[in-house]
Amino acid sequence: MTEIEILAFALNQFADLTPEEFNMSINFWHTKFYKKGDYFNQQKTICRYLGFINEGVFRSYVIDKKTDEEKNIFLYSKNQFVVPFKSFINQTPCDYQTQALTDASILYINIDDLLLLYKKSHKWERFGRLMAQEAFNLTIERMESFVFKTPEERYLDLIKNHPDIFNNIPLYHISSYLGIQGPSLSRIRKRISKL
Amino acid sequence: MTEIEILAFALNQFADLTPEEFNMSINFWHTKFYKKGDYFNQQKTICRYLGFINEGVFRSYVIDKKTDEEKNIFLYSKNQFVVPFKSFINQTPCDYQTQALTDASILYINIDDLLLLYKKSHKWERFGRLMAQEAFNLTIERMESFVFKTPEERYLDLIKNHPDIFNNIPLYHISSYLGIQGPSLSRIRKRISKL
DNA sequence: GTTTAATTTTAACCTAAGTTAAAATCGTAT
DNA sequence: ATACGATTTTAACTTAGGTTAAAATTAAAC
Repeated sequence: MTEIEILAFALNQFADLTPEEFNMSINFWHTKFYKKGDYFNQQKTICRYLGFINEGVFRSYVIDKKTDEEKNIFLYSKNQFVVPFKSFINQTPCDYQTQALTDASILYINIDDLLLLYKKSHKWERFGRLMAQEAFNLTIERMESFVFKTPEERYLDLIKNHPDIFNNIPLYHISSYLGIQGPSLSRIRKRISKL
Repeated sequence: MTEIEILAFALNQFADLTPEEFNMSINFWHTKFYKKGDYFNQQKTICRYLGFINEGVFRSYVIDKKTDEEKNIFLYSKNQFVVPFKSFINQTPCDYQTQALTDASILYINIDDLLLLYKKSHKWERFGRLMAQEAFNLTIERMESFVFKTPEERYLDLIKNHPDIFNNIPLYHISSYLGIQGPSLSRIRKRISKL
């Protein structure tokens, strides 16, 4: 399958968009390549693009003023949207920076074109609602993982559910995403290896 | 102001609903009274009601299978919506139980009536989108509080931002909401009192 | 007002993460 | 192959929350 076919397939799964409905959008999608370290969006700007990852891993992070540490809020990988949801959905200035952690390629659509699709088609409007719901669901799942799970469990979940992420970025990005320090992750890994 | 006037005012603020637009909904809102301990929704059912709190405090909680402990996920108070957002927005069976922690009174609307309003009026459809965004914003704020803040900071934030909640429910519900055990909250309170 | 139940604090001990710096390992470029 | 930089682990010590049970306090019921 070509990249655009993969996207069409994914959107069909996600929002019940048929090939015809998807075709309405086909000229709006653009390809973009990222080198490791490149930015998808910068802090304090309003994010105007919705990305869909063909290949690679991205992170959204914030620099914690208290400690000067970078903290990873979300990780995104292949066949998923990449977008700082809060900024994109509310069209407010972004708290996060979103950066490629590997070389990457995405398809992206401009919010103006997306809004045009919402107007033209009921199914695309539905897509918009489902995307907001998806953002909500990802966020509440992550929130609940902090309430119910230990760092060790979050670590094991990540390996099980997102091997593509786990296998392609350094462990210090993982520990940040799990909400712990590097040495703590090392201890967890040691603990687990003894079982 | 009467309760319905307060609601009208709040919805005007929230979604730019004028009195005329609000009036479309006026026959759909019902009053309900809760005694402390009564349930707004039960687990495993799909939540079909959106509540707006006139008076009182509610919590959504889950029983953690690992420890048999109740864990509070969300707290809701006066002049806010009360609803297990995930279930209501996605119309999926609810993971949470939502319970009045004090005697309470709410106005509520049925989802069928709400969907009718969405169909009839663009502004009400906007209301629906904004409500989903509000759910998202509340959730991401809570998620970020776990990433960036210590339990002590979360405690101080709650006192500052939600005194109506803090002053009306027992501390063991607060500690659960903060993600810590009762004795830990006591230690935090002692630490703070010495400053 | 006294008793009872509910709530909060304390104590003692345990566990795991934070912190800092150094050592070990791994990758990559030359 | 070697040397450099990046990444991961280890060590030693500190801090703070978890756990359990008991004591103290507060609120409610009779």
